[in-house]
Parts: sequence; C-alpha cells; structure tokens
Amino acid sequence: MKCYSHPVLREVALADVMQALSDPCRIAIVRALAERGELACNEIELDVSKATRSHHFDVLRAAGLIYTRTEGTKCMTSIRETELNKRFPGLLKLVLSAK
Amino acid sequence: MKCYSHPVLREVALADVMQALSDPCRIAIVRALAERGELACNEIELDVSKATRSHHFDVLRAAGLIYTRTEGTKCMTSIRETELNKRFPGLLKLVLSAK
DNA sequence: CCTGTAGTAAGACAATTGTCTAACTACTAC
DNA sequence: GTAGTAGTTAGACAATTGTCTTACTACAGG
Repeated sequence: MKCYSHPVLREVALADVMQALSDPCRIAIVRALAERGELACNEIELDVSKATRSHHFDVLRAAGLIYTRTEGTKCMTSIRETELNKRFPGLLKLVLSAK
Repeated sequence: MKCYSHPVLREVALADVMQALSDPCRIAIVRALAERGELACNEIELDVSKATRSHHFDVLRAAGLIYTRTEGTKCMTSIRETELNKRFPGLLKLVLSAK
C-alpha cells in the first residue's frame, strides 16, 4: 500500500501553490473537493487517463493543497482547508469564487 | 515605439493568472509594483538578464496582471489593481500577504 | 551625428510539464 | 484461487517554459 507524503505547509512557497493551480484539471479537482468534501480520485470527472489523473493528484499533494489517505483500494482525498487558510488566507476562496 | 496589448480581464482564466504567478521572479515584480506603485522595468531588482526580465513582464501583461505604458525610452508599469480586485477578489492580497 | 540608456526580438538551449500506453501492486468479492 | 477495481510506476513523447546571447529599435543628451 502506498504511503503518501505531505509537506509541512510552512515550507511551501506561494509560487509552488500557484504552479500547482496553474492547470485547469487541477483547479477542477480542488473545486470538486471543496464542494463535495473527501473524495476518491475516480469520483472526480476528468478528461484524462488514469495515469495523468494520478499525476495531477501528486502535484496538488506536493504543493500542500490536498491530503490523501488510503482506504482499501481507494485513495481518499480532501483539501487541507484549515492549514491552507492559515498559511495562504484567501487562496481557497479565490479558487472557488473565480468564475 | 512598442504598442503593448492588454487583455480584457473578463477573458482571463484563473489558471492563466496562476500560471503567471508561478515564478518567484514574477511574484517579486508584482510585489514591487504593489508596494511602490508605477515603475519602469529596470527599477525592480531581479537576478536575470534584460531579455528574461522583458519576458516576465510579457507574461504578467498577457495574464492581465499589469498595465504598461511607454514614456520616452522607459516602459512604465503598474498593477491593474481595480480590475483585478473585481475579477479575482483576494488575489492581490494573497500575493502580498503570503510571506 | 554620436553615445548612452531602456527595452524588444530572434534564436538557441536545457529543463520542466502534461499527456499517453503498458505494466505493475494492492485490495475486494466471488 | 480468479476477476475486477483503484491506483501507481516507468518510460516515452511533444509542447511549453525560463534562461541566455546577440542584434535590433527608439529615445535623450551632448
């Protein structure tokens, strides 16, 4: 079973977060999680292959935006909301509100 | 004399703005402009060549973040603050406040 | 006109990125 | 066990990106 690693948010730079959110696919993931709460990867509709999807989750995780835990064969993912609001106040709101 | 073109902010996607802000150099530019107001390109200290600097301003301009006008040999640049606050509320504050 | 300053344009280059397919691991259900 | 489902890994590939050098335009001041 895969063991996911999550960065300490204090050590994530703004540029890293911006970079992670610079892809429409990844913005869609963040929005889906924010609106629907914890989800498995495959519960979010995306027009890319399984491997690409996995890659996008990797990027978001490395940027400290999401938290992933394993449950059976699924990887349940959620937004690191509290921490994010502390480290980058206004970021999530921006992503959710901007059109 | 160069004629700069500036996009209509309504047509700029969040991903484009995020992409533009995903480079530390460009974040530094935005911060400098926000703190010091309108500036010429060369008034912002950056550790890159003239050409690279010009490129970063291009990217920021194309993403709708900055406005450039010519004055003699200088290109005076400022943040499109009012419009940005309307189109992406919280964005500038985020960039300025995040460490 | 000459020199200097501010910036752009073109081209090259290595590094990064987004995507895919194919093969793999790990769990669930029968 | 065998199948099926969920996701990862490895490798490849084209496209994009950030950087540079060199050469250029355009203005300012003598």
